[in-house]
Amino acid sequence: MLNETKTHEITVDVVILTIKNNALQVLLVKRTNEPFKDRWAIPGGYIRLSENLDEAALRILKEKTAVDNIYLEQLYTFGDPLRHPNARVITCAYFALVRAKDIQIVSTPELGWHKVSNLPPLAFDHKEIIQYSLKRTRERLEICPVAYQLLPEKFTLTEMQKAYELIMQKKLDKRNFRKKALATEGLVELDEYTKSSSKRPARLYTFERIKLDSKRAHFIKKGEKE
Amino acid sequence: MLNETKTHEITVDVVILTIKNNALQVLLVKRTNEPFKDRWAIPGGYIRLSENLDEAALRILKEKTAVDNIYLEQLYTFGDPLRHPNARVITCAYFALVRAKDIQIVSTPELGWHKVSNLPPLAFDHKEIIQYSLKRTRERLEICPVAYQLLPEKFTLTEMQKAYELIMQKKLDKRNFRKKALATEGLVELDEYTKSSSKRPARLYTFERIKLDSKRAHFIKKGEKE
DNA sequence: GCAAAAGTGTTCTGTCTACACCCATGT
DNA sequence: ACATGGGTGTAGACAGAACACTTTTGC
Repeated sequence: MLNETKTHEITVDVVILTIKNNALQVLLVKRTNEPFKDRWAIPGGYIRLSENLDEAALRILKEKTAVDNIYLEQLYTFGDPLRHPNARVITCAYFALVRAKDIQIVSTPELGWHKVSNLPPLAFDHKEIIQYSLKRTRERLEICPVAYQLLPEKFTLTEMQKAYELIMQKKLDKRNFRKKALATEGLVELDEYTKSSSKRPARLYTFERIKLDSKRAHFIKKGEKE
Repeated sequence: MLNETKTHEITVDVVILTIKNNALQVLLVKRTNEPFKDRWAIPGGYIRLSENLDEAALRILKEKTAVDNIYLEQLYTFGDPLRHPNARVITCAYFALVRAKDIQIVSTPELGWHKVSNLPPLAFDHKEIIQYSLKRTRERLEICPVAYQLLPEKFTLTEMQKAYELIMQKKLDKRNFRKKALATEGLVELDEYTKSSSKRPARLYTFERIKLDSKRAHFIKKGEKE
């Protein structure tokens, strides 16, 4: 039985989500090796001996995006024996919410954003992993305003509502949304307005950086102390 | 860097919870080997090449309890480099809710139930894992009636309320609880009553076996279709 | 008849939903 | 002056919280 375990490998994969061009998008790399050579995949890598899993995920994220101050949460560990065609690789999947603007895509040739609503064929079980990250993001959004992680530093309520609608995959009522948004702890009304737009200026808001349970990247529900 | 990954090992550990003697209890094994020889630990083991993670968890559960038809859910993957003192072992933790009555404890010498409110010193990071499993169980209970997994086939509402109170760690209002319980989908009122008790007989209820998302052991919220 | 657990409704409060019009600006 | 997105409030439905007394049985 010990023998049986000898060939297990474990990796960390990171689903990196952003909002860009009015769509929810995920960062994919094109594989350069077999298996699934030339297919798109979510970024991943091995875990260094000195790292815990969060640190490995963060390193992988930074290798691709040079981004800082992001929402990163362990998603699920996928270990189907057949998920990798010719090895036994178990992957601990994470997901990250990043601001498109903050990002300079670091890496090189075959790295790009893809709309989650129109994914190319993916390597391994990466489609399933992405689908699950979307589900989890929706669950989080019902509890706490993670979406601010996808928005620029200063944003209008309409932009915030758009982000919610993209994630929740449904239209929201403007008045109800604004009422709830304004009641959100951490949302700060600024004395600034958009100008560039060619219509009535919109008030800008920002978010106080919210504390989150560093170990589990688990947001504190409104009113909860923990 | 490949070298760095050579010594990673991955295990599956299972937090097995039950209600017994009016307390929430967890099944622990006494370790027979170093490190942490003679300390209590949650049951765990390696993953066989033919198994996915759920199957490995189920096998470990059955090795200890010969139990069937349980609630089993992946909890979190713990991978701190220092969690194992002299190796790099990453563990994918599961938790299970079982009926104390259904269980014949299979294994042998050093295996036993321990109240979660009064745990002995534990090996590795197993205390943290148990704490997190309790938190997750509470979160689940807020969404769906997982507690029936801890109750006997037929139970009174008072027994059900006791189970909730043990998990949620707080007193609940009897009338509010019963109102909500009776509205729970899947709860079936029987035409049977307790007799043994030396007081007024209580009506018995049972639960239709609820469908659950087999892949993620994620309960369907009331009203949700999925 | 009394001790002990079973059983039962109403009021209040806060939250979610549905819904339509005026406002400020650029052109 | 008009087109465009920004901004605003109210009424009804529903869910959760607080709260106390009557009923049925064994002894």
